[in-house]
Amino acid sequence: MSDQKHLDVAMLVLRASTQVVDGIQHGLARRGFHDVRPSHGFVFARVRAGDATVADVAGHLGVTKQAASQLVEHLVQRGYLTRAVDPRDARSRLLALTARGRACTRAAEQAAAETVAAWQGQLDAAAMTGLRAALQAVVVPGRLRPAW
Amino acid sequence: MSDQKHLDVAMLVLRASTQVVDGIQHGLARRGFHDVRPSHGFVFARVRAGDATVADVAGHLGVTKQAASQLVEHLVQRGYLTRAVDPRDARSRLLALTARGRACTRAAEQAAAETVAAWQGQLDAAAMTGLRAALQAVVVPGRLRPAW
DNA sequence: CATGACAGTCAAGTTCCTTGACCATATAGT
DNA sequence: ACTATATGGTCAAGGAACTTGACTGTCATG
Repeated sequence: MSDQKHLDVAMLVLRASTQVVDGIQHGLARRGFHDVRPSHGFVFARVRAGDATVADVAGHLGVTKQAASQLVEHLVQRGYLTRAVDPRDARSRLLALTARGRACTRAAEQAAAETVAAWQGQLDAAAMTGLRAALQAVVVPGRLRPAW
Repeated sequence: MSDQKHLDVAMLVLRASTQVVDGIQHGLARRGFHDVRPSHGFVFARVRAGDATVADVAGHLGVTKQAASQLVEHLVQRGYLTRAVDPRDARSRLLALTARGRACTRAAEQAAAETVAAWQGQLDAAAMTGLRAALQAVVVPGRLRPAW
């Protein structure tokens, strides 16, 4: 395939991600969550996976642990997260979602799903399945948040 | 398709865009361009399209014209862009790429194409074509840069 | 039990973007 | 032609999010 077409794909991926991010933010705002940013969503994603610490979150987002600590503090203060002592390590604090945190996570997931569901109008079922499979094949595990 | 699969697609798009952005940044650095950020790339994209002003750039990026002005100033000072008088409007300044600006644009495009080209190892030609077609179908014109 | 590694926080500084004010020029209304 | 309003751009100040550096407390290794 030509460089030009590869470049097209790159730009399309960027535009698509803009739509996803904006769709999530708009959906969250519509559901009453006005005090969370996309970075916080990535914190939620890690915390929901279980056994999360500030250092885990930092690695997951690709930021310093100080920055991660600030994001967590923001979410704790607003009632989305709790910090509990780690029975196995007194230095560490285990992060967990509160009821509100779970509600926000669900809302973000619904908003994300809605955004993609809207694409079904332009895409038949086979194409949507193909899109998912293609992305799954090329995406590698790693930092979730780009450095821009 | 289920909400879960839609959510998968949303997250995959985000991860793919991270790979694209990181790939471009890394490719630019490898080619000796250390003083441009992704936002500047979006400025280049608008300027290359022709007849660009600071206000155009601001609309294109979804930021204030003050922020756009600062990005442009950054690129002018480093020799990537020139500001010329607009023969049709004395208030306005027309932005244009210098030779270095064109070189940087080409480098960014090559880096983006390379990143996507690497995906060919995990994707056959039909799947790559399908990916491009699917993205093209769902992407709508609009702001290029997400608000995160 | 001493030394080094690690979890987390505090403090200060930087960067990027915002709001608000302003000037110069263009456009529309009368 | 003259005033009013809108627009292009910049300057200045403030804020939000991140960084680096220093520090405390705890774990792990010899």
